[in-house]
Amino acid sequence: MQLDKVVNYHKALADPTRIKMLILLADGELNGQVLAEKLCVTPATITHHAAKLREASLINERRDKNTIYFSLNDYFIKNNANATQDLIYRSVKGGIDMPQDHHRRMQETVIKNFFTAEGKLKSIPIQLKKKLIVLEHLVSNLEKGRNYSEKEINDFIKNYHEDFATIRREFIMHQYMFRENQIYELNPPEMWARWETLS
Amino acid sequence: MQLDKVVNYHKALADPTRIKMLILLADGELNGQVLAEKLCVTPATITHHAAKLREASLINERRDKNTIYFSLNDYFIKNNANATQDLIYRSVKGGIDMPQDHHRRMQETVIKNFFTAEGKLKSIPIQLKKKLIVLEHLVSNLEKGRNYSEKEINDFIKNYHEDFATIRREFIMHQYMFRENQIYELNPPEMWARWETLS
DNA sequence: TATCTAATTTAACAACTATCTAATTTAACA
DNA sequence: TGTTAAATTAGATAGTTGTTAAATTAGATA
Repeated sequence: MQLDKVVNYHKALADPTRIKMLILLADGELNGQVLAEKLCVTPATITHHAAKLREASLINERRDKNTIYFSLNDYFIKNNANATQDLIYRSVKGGIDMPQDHHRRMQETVIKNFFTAEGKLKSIPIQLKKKLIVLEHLVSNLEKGRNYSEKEINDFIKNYHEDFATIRREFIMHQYMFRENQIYELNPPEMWARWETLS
Repeated sequence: MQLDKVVNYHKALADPTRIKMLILLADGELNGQVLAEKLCVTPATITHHAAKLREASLINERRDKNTIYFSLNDYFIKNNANATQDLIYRSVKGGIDMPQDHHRRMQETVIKNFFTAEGKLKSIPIQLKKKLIVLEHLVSNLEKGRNYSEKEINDFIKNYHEDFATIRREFIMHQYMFRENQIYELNPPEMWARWETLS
């Protein structure tokens, strides 16, 4: 049932501390201690809230040494808001199928099929449409405006799939990122390849 | 602080029973008893949840004889979702002012200034832009596709302002509604007058 | 390998929430 | 006025949530 997902999304956002965490993370990744200090709570509280945000897929975590860095999962934050509207108004629209809705449903299906419950990428889709959805899903977890070294990009991709070389190449090929003397950076979404504009 | 408003909005939606209430209400207004039966809870529970939804401005209530009919407040359901995104990403956007954002902020200001905390309309704006925002805010609480008698329209408007005759005329004049032998009905939003398209 | 230190996680608890039953209120109508 | 049909309130309980103090983990260092 889709209802639980929507409820969990709202539960995750139904607390001022968690909203503040997201606001802070919108500026870039931060670890637990820093978050705790900025929000005037103990690190334990951050752990607690981070767990809730992670359950709702609103943040990602990256481990470096024994520090865990949190960052926003833009994709889910944006899409769950729409999911709420869809859920409430679905019956009213009476089966009329907006193009965006269709695309969103397609995205959901592809992501559900190609990612494990833990968020790992099972395999790289062959079909272009599906591949683009997967790639967009991945880059949505990168920060815009930030510079990444090649190693950082590889490590990031390895969180999802072992074949980082192929995926990194796809990032560039489909204009999700650009590379300038060893430094990688996200392109603005207008430049991304999207299947809507392809067919 | 805007934060509390956003948190309350999400608290209101962070419960399965309340979401189900909204889904049912999206099909049209219902009274407490009917909601209780459809959701397999007692009327007391409905009262409890209705209070939370009302506090978050997600539903409206209309009294007829001694039964109270609940209906969706489309306007707030849609706008609060956007408010969440704005709140989280505001700092990242770094002051860049999308046209939609500007309009949304304008709407917020006008509604805050012209409506009381209880949702009553203090006065009808003279300036066209503001008047249209107020009118749109009002009709957003009418159901699309439903036929209203003149008395129903008057009663509806009287919930907000005593001068129902003027406001009813404005509804027609600016194409929010149309009238056909005594029956009023909402026009599709594409037909509504909007200040963006006016200047 | 043993120890120190800086990070996260666990466990406990107080505060809050959803739901029910039972009692009360409100408003229409006979 | 008394009856009825709706909503609300009050009180109780089981379950959930936000916070912290204490415990635990995992690098770093000697």
